[in-house]
Amino acid sequence: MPELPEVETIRGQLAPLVEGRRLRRIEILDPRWSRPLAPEELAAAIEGRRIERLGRRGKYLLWCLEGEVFLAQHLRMTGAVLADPDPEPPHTRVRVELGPVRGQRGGRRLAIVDPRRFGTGELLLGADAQEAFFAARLGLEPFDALFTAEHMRGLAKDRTAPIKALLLDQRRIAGVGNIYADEALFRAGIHPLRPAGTLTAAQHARLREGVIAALSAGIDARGATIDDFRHVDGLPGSFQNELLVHRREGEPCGRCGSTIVKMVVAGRGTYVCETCQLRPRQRSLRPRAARPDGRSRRRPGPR
DNA sequence: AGGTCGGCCTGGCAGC
DNA sequence: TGCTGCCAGGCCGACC
Repeated sequence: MPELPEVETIRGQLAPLVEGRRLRRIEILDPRWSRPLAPEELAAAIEGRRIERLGRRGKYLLWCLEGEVFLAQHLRMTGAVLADPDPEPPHTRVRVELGPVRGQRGGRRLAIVDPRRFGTGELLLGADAQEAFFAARLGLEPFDALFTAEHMRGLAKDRTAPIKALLLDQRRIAGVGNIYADEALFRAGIHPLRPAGTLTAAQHARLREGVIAALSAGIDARGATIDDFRHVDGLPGSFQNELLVHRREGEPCGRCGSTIVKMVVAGRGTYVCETCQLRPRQRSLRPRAARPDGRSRRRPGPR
């Protein structure tokens, strides 16, 4: 399922293939994709425009067209963009024809494929509309310089929901999905059920580093192909081979050897090493009384 | 207002 | 073997 590293991989591969070309024709075969606009309405608004830049915001692929017209594409669970596919792949929802690069010959075709049909393309007219669209939906990118441990602490303050729910909330942190949330929490040694508001400053710092490390590793491996994610040329990513806990139920933890368990957190399948990521104690929101001897109560464990 | 849950959707697979 | 039914989950809207 495309998360930040997968979308960034697609963007990086697709940008040199499409930037500078004219969007000659777009054929939306599944009207759900362009909703609430009818396929013809969306096509009429973007056909004929030059693609100035292909960007990314969180898990959105952002097509920046001439005249300040934007298409915010979301791949959701099973979407992919394939360049010059032959033959046309199954589950093709949108066909795109691109014109030649200036001064050269030869167009290009794209196919947006999406077995589960959750993917969408939204038309945004003008830079203001584009900014408002993302401001309403996305928090800071983890690679943003402003995304500090202190910033995370502010997001988590007084919140009782599990820390994993916070990582998955795109309005607070943009781009982290189920895979990378599990990987980041494992790297930080924090249990996904831990109420977000109870993390210490040091744990926020570790979690920030864990998020960035997991996403960076994902980008370096050109994404994780678990079900349907494909590169622009149809090949899979390799990050699925480097996962430390996600989808590794029953396997030994690479750090301590304990068996990785699966549970449901925030409605998502969640993988945890409960030795490296200690389960939170009940009522941990309440500050604990100091022990008479003044010593820490922290149990010995990893890190 | 924060938190949780169901609906959207379909391929794949467990279980009978 | 073939059928049924459940599971996966990003996001949104409904509800408590």
